Amino acid sequence: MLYMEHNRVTIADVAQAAGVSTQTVSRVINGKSELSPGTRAHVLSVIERLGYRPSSIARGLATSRTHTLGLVVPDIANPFFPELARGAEDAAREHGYGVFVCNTGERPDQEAAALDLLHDRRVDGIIVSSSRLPDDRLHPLLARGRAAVLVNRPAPPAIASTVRVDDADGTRQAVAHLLARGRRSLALINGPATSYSAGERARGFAAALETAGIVARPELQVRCQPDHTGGFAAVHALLAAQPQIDALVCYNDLVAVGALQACAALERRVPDDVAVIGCDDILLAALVTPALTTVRVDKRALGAAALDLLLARIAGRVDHAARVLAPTLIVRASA
Amino acid sequence: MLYMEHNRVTIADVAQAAGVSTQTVSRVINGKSELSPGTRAHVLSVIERLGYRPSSIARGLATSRTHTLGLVVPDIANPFFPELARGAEDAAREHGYGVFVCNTGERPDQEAAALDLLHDRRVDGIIVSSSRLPDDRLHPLLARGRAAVLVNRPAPPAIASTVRVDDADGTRQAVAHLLARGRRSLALINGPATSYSAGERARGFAAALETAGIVARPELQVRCQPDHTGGFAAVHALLAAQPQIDALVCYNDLVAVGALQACAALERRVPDDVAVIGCDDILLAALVTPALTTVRVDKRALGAAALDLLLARIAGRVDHAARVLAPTLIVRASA
DNA sequence: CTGTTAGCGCTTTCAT
DNA sequence: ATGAAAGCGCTAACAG
Repeated sequence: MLYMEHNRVTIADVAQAAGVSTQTVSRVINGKSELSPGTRAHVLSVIERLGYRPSSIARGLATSRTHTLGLVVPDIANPFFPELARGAEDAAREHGYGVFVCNTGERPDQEAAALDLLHDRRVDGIIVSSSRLPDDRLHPLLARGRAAVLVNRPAPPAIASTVRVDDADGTRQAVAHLLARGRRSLALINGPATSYSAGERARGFAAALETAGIVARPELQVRCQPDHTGGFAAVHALLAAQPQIDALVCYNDLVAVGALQACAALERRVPDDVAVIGCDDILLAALVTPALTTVRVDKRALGAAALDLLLARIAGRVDHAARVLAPTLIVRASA
Repeated sequence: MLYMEHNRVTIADVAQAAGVSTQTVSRVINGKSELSPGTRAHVLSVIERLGYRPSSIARGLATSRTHTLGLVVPDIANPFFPELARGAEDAAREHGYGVFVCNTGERPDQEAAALDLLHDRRVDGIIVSSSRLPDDRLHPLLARGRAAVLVNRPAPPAIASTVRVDDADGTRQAVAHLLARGRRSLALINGPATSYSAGERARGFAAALETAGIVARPELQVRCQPDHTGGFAAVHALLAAQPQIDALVCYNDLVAVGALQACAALERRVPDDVAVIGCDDILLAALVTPALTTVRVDKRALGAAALDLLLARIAGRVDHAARVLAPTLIVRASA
């Protein structure tokens, strides 16, 4: 029969067919050295012939290592995260790891549920990006597991390693660029209050203004959902209330696109009347009109770095527990 | 101690602490009915107190059900797939399933490797979207597992259920729209030859032209990588060779964006000189300039439908083995 | 170099 | 309504 119902070939079947013990089979599939080349070759041929594939489940039970990781993101449909995921997944696969991807929909309870799901499956490690959970809920959930890495969020080394983009500096670069072009009434269209990055942006924004001797007015800082509808709504309302604004620094590129749409709706020209700067440099940023000036973040590198640190942690090395990637301002048409 | 090193609480610990057998504990976590309300409540309280969480790994070994699924996609960073993934993952989580996401990078060997990885982890079912593997390699790999669903690719019901978009019809709608607007020299910028959807597009394209009494010229059909760089290269070359072309039907929206860029580079105005139609209606489509006319596909619904069929298959129901979603032409500025 | 004996943490009979 | 024994497929720790 060409296709078998289920692959029920076990290590015992292989052992029997090869006339050796299960132990010997175990040794060849694990590449142990203490083996005669002859038996190794023979067992290998039997494995091949039977189409035997070791069960990770059984191995996991025996070794308490599942070679499986978890990646928790707010929304894989948000263009920032697929790149992150790709960077992490590619690196994971190179090392023989599979990765569970969980979406939280920006909801703290879903995030906790995702961490439970991953813990139940005994993943070897977890990457949590852009967590929306407060530390006192997040940390205990992570401490149950073997290893964790946080993306864009700090944590004590005992809990997790961290990878992040220097968002405060990115925002500083954006503000500096706008001020250099003569803009004077800058607004910050920021993300969720539960986002650490949002806090960093606010910090960098205030600091950059202060350096220039400008007082940051609180009414020029608003928060919104981190997508283009959120950006549209926030900017539409803000520009109506504060018509003097001549520049918008946005939480991410999607928000910036929403800002572009709001400007169009209000018949404000970009960049002549108001300049717009995004963040992340997703594909979209270069393709909208006007093309977005934005703070570029290497998302794949971020994912790969997270995976690096995670594997190091799993291996017991917690030395370089934090990594910070520098963002770069990409000047295009919108500012 | 607030944070334990590892959660090593087992069913035996709970049983001992509660003064019952592991069996009884097993019964309460599985919601079996043959239990006195008293012991159930008591065991539950002990579980709570100890922070016990059953190991899916151990359960998987015992039951050969892992409550885990696999999703194989060409590239999660391609905007079509995150939406699909979200649709599938949301539905999976509602049913208590976790999902492994694997990228193949459009490479057949990576796809096979992904299927191996999933099989090794004994997933209960697999969704493969846009497979690049020939049937004679794909089918045996799927037949090893308990259940499979293919997205945008047919399969015999014995191998997998299928969910797809009617791509031939989508292309037909696009062509009809262009012909109605007086376009006469239509080119098809198609995707990889290994893509089933690409075959359907070619079929729909030829059929629609034939219906209109136009002979399809083979030199007006080219293939490219399914992203904007592929679209740019293909269209740039094609328009140079065949300057009479007045309309481009593209494999997907990314290719269409590449086409837009190629037109700009060659100083051909869109839609005046050449009309461009995309496919999928990703976020980007509405936001580029000119906004893309495109064939909309409900990607989340596709993912959710795939998950539906997969769960049905896992449960042994193979009745409605195929589902076809109808695409809709969205007319915007580019055509 | 190779085989034997015990589990890993759960569920599944079968008893009681 | 509850417990005891056996086993899921594999590896670890010893033997030899």
